[in-house]
Amino acid sequence: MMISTRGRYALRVLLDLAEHKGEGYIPMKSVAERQELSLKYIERIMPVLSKNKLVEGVHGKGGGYRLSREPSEYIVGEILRLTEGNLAPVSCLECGAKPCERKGQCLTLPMWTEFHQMVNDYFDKITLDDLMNNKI
Amino acid sequence: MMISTRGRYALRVLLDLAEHKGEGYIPMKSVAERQELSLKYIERIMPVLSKNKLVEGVHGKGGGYRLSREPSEYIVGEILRLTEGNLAPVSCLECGAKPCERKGQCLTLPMWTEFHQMVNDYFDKITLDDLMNNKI
DNA sequence: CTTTAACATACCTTGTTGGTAGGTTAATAA
DNA sequence: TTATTAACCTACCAACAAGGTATGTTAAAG
Repeated sequence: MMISTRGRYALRVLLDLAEHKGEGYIPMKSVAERQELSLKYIERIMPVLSKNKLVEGVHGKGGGYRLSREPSEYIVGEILRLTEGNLAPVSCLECGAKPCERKGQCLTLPMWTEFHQMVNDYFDKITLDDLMNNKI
Repeated sequence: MMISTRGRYALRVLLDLAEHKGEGYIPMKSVAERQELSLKYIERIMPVLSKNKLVEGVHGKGGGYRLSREPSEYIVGEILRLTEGNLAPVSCLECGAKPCERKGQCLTLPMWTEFHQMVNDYFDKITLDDLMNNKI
């Protein structure tokens, strides 16, 4: 019942980029120092954000990453689903999962389904901008 | 972001016991067969429920487990916290955790805190009786 | 005194998490 | 053109948790 460091670190990096918006490309080295995270670990998390167009990265001197949208256009749920893979509380609710044998007789499935919905709804109502401005 | 089998199996065993309420002590062998779970694995989960007075177990022939209260008096949140250990989404919210260094400057902590509260509230409003009678 | 079933302990396999190491590619600046 | 910087890629690894199995011991009934 935990959110792993992948999702949490991704959020913190994106928040850091949001706070340095307008300063061009930000090297991960400086983010790692400010956030006290391992540079190498950040480097393993960023490609998925880049491939999904959440950030734009450029190589070489003067390079780094920058946000590709406004902070208010980043949904926390989207970021977590990308980095965590999924927010399903039980495996039978994961996208693409084969239906459970006991689906018909399972007394707990409706609860997990409603819970899953609630979790997604919660994180889908929060944006990076909300977090930055303590709106939560 | 998953509820492990420990918590889910515990719920299913308790629901099975609830369905056989009034039939005395129910051997785990029969529960394992009905629920298609490993008997040995169930046997490793039950002692924690027994020690916390959720069930009463008696040894030997004619023994087994039975509920110690009415199904409507079992809170799902209580069962999950017992078997999962904790429902905290991030380690800094676990009970007994040392306060995080970055607590003051952490932009995401308020979100995790509110989320944690929401999760507990959700499961604390559901009882075994609700699950049995599809009230959810 | 045998059977049954809870309870205890030890072990094991598999997968995930949270990294590190080392190198390659691309861009800029000197 | 070459050195530097920084993204990006691949492989590896240690620690831990999940999800069991195996092998008992203890307690109660018959």
